[in-house]
Amino acid sequence: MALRTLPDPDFAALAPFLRVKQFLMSGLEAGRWPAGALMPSEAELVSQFGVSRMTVNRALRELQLEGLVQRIQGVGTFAAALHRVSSTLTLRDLQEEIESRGHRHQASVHLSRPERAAKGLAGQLGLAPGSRVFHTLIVHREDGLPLQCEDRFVNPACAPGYLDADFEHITPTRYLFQHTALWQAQYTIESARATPREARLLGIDPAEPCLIVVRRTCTRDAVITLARLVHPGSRYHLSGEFKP
Amino acid sequence: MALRTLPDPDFAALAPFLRVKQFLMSGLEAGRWPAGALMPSEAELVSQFGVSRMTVNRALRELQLEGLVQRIQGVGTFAAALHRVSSTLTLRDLQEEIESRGHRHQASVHLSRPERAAKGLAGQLGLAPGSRVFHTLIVHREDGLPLQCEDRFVNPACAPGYLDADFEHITPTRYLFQHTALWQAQYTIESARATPREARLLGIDPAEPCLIVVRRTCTRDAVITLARLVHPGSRYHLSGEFKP
DNA sequence: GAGTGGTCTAGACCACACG
DNA sequence: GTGTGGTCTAGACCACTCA
Repeated sequence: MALRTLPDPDFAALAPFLRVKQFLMSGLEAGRWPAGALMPSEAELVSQFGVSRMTVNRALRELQLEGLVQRIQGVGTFAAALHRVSSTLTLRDLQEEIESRGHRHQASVHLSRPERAAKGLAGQLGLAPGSRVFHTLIVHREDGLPLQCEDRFVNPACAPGYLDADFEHITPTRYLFQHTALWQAQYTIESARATPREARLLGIDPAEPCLIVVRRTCTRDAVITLARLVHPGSRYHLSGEFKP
Repeated sequence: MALRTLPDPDFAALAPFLRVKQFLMSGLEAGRWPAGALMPSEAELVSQFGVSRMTVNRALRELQLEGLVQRIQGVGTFAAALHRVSSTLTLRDLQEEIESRGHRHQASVHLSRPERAAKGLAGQLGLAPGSRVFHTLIVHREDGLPLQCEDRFVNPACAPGYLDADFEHITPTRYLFQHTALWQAQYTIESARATPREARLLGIDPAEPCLIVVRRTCTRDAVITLARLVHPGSRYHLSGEFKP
């Protein structure tokens, strides 16, 4: 039987699986089960809360999916050893981000044409050297201040109409989301200098540190696009948060 | 009705909820349900797969948690509109990361002492100005090459024994994971120059672009620690991937 | 009222780990 | 063998939305 000394305002109103889940979460938060400690079994929680096993199972399964506990069949449930921390980093569409701040987004298109892919680029796009690719170079501004230089190659097979889009009013990111079946992407984030041309387009000193995101976006079978996004370090940073 | 209990490890003896889930995932991947489209109801899936409603419910609920579908009570289940893309960025413990590459991790402690917090720092830690805080400055090396300069302040109330740890053999990150009840954290990632002192400790040109992560880690009620992690841009980058 | 998802139950069979 | 988690069932009641 549970002690009644713990204050919990609308405890009774919550769904049973949520009551179990929150009981466990507060225990974890309070350090009642340090990392690696054995937590109550399903059977114990069943009798403690007077609910069915499916219900406590759901609570525990969700905690497991959220990374808060580790479950081992035949052994038990353990408080998660938070050795790796993963977080949700939002890489939003820049136009959306700027407009959500109530500022004005502008884009100037410095290049938009088909090209022949050199060997290295073709390899990264999964195409034969010399294949036709679409190339755009766009500078995005927030209230007039250059914020991102976007150098992008697109696989024509995935977005045949890409070059016809009006990139002063729709970002390539948004266009590709709407016209392709995005499946997954990889990216790297690094700090380096811009190329001289990028520095000129961004209006910065070539020595200024820049935050550079390189992103490769794929369908299940093919590479859609390869983008290099250069941001002046003094004007842009990424942020995020996580809960374990 | 087969009552045989012989396990057949090879074949499509997949759990029913996984069969339903994978059916839906491949349909989404193939574009069978474009973003926003109405997907089969639970009842339809029940009769189609010959499983109980709880089973298809679990499949759908997991897809919802993974952000692949949107469910509205009384209306139906819809293919998710992938408007914002969020990704899992792993910020691993540096020692673990280095060792997983098969390299040697070394740490040199350049500072480890209690201090009085100035006003700004105290504010960020949620303490009164002049409060005692722990301060460490540690350089981490991979096979001898400086990779990170870690400047960290710790709230003594959360980790009283912090300064007694041997930071040449356990990273502050790992120590704090083991000794505190981490609840959440915020971070920013930016590109900038190191301070002259950091540049000297890292053995780099002060003009070199650096990837700088500032992380604030909290329990539910208090700030545990504030860390500034400076990485030479030429030696370190972050990477990750996401699936929608 | 009909259809949808949200949730719970009481029991069941299984695979697994450990003593 | 005992205890653990992993999963499934067949039904049930509810809240919600929409016609």
